Amino acid sequence: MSTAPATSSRDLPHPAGADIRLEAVLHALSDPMRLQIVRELAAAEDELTCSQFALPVTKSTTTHHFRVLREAGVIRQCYRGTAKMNGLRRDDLDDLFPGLLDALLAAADRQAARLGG
Amino acid sequence: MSTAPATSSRDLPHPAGADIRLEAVLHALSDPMRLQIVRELAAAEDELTCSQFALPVTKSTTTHHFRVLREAGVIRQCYRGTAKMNGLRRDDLDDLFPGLLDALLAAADRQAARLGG
DNA sequence: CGCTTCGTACGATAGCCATCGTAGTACGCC
DNA sequence: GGCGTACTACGATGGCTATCGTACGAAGCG
Repeated sequence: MSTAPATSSRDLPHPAGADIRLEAVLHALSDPMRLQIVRELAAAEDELTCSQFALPVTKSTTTHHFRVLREAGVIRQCYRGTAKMNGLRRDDLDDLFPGLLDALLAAADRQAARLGG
Repeated sequence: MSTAPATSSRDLPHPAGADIRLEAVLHALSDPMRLQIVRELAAAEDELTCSQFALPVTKSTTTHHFRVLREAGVIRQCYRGTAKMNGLRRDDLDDLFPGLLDALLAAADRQAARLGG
């Protein structure tokens, strides 16, 4: 009876592209944990489940960080079975702020190379 | 007797270029008030005194925001008489994170154009 | 149906932070 | 020296937030 798609029934609130605020994006990325998540997502070129990230925090905290990223408009989330898939909102971000995401990722890579070896 | 330069005697602590952290920069810019300060500084192409900014907060709070920006390595401050001059650390930031500052400023301009006019 | 896996919700806690007001310091000028 | 200007320091306060633990819900699998 329902018209729900086959992938899932639970749906998650995302801000519309026009509602994404630069300050919120910057705040989301100003946390080391979340910056790391975004870097891994960008490197993956594909969607990843929450549990594929080996973060040094509990699952509760991980959920919190993913929600902050989603509500800031940085990532898109959807359920697929028991797993929750995460993907960068590259298209929306590039549309709103051309070049910003690439510059941020490049800066993060550069800093990681400089500090991490 | 002293070897102090003519401009001032009070000196302010700035992080060295190598100590500037991306997360701190993003955190500094994630506050609307501070983002506004940086935008005005970038537009000015010159140093500005603290009192040239018409921010809707008290002077105490203004001082606080300028300090956060300075300690994050975003701006450089020095005294000139009673005035405190503020300038973007464009060279250091471009050296550490090429293209990042321009992308951030462009994103802020774009959002201002989209929302404010 | 039970079991497991994955993730959420909720409450608690501790720390940070934006803001203010007041009192004070440094400098230039008369 | 005395005055005004520009900014600071300090304490207070209310709000946000990163973190945790425990209890719960949803989907798949036997």
